Amino acid sequence: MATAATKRRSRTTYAILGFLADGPKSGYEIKQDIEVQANHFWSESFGQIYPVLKKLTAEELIEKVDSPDSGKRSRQRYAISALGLAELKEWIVDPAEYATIRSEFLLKLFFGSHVDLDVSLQHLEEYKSWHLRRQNVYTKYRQELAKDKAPESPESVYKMAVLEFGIESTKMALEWSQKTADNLKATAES
Amino acid sequence: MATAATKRRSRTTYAILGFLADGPKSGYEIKQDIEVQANHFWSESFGQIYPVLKKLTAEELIEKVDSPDSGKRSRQRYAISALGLAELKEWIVDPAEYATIRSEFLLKLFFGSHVDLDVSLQHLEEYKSWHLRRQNVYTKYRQELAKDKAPESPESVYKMAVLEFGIESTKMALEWSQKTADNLKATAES
DNA sequence: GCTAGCATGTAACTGGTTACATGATTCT
DNA sequence: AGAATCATGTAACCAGTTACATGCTAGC
Repeated sequence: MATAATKRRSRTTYAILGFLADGPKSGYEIKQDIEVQANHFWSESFGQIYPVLKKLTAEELIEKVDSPDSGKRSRQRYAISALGLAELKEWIVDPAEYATIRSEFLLKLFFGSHVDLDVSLQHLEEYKSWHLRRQNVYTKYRQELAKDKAPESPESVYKMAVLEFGIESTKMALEWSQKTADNLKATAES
Repeated sequence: MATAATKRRSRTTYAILGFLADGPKSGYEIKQDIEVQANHFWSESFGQIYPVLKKLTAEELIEKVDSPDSGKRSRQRYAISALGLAELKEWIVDPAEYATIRSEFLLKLFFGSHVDLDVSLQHLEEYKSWHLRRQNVYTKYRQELAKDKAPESPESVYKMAVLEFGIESTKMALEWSQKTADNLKATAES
């Protein structure tokens, strides 16, 4: 098993490999990292993480490390292997697939003519507060990225770029929500 | 079966009911409508549409209409029933669920430090052209919405609002892509 | 000693996609 | 006649979520 196998793996696999490339982690820590750093564009459930961790260990893309973590809770950390890193890189290079998003919120708004105006306005309000909450998370994480580590480290630059995407998204979403709510109200009055 | 049953149905169900609320359609036509009108926030596959259509007929939320469609290809149209409309409305009123998006593109960019700068620039290029293609679709559909029907009809207003979201999204995405590409290049040079 | 949270794991389910099979109709 | 595309349908598969089960550790 010298060269990296090229069969397609689940995206969970690559997400895990990617986060392990930052350093050894347990399944639990991977989940936390994803929630903090990647909340706006990725998610994983434990039911997915643990089995994949097991499988990747068997295939030697990652390996258990005995944490000199004396006294801590029982947890098992994994480190990415050279083979794993090679597969991760291969995957990153591959063109990304653009899965169509399914936004329940937009679907409901789309069908808004069948219900009272208030319903759609309410949906828009919830949507706005959802994005406002996210804005807070972003600003917090941005500060961390800016000072905690070397701000010009190669990883930080990429992570910052993706974070920037989240920030711009919320900004756009908030502006659009406001505009749309105003529009709907105006149309109803006439 | 007088009152609308309240058990949760798949989102495909409601998407179908919603599009049928615009008028009787076949499974094939529903798919087309979704692709034209809802491309940026929804999608359905035939493998999902036809079985649901069957199930909804059995439950009397929709009913077969014998199309006076003489000479046309063999196709079966369905119309939404009063019961179906009631369930649709119930669902629209319910708070929307915000499923976390999973963007393979953003994940790859996030891990960009592990590969050559060119790889990420290439991903950004593809991302840009993907959004440019969408922009064309949007402008076309916008014109249709504006002239084809009464532009101030209640449905058009909601559909326009959602389309506007798509337009703003692509705009934001294109600006961010450009900025990010420039940033990455600048950081690499220093 | 008890509770809350840390941590791992598995089994069952489900929503949805892909691939396949089939036939009708229209156009050339 | 043959190709393209319209149109419906099903079976197999799969990725991912939910719910459940378990046990450890830290703090009260």
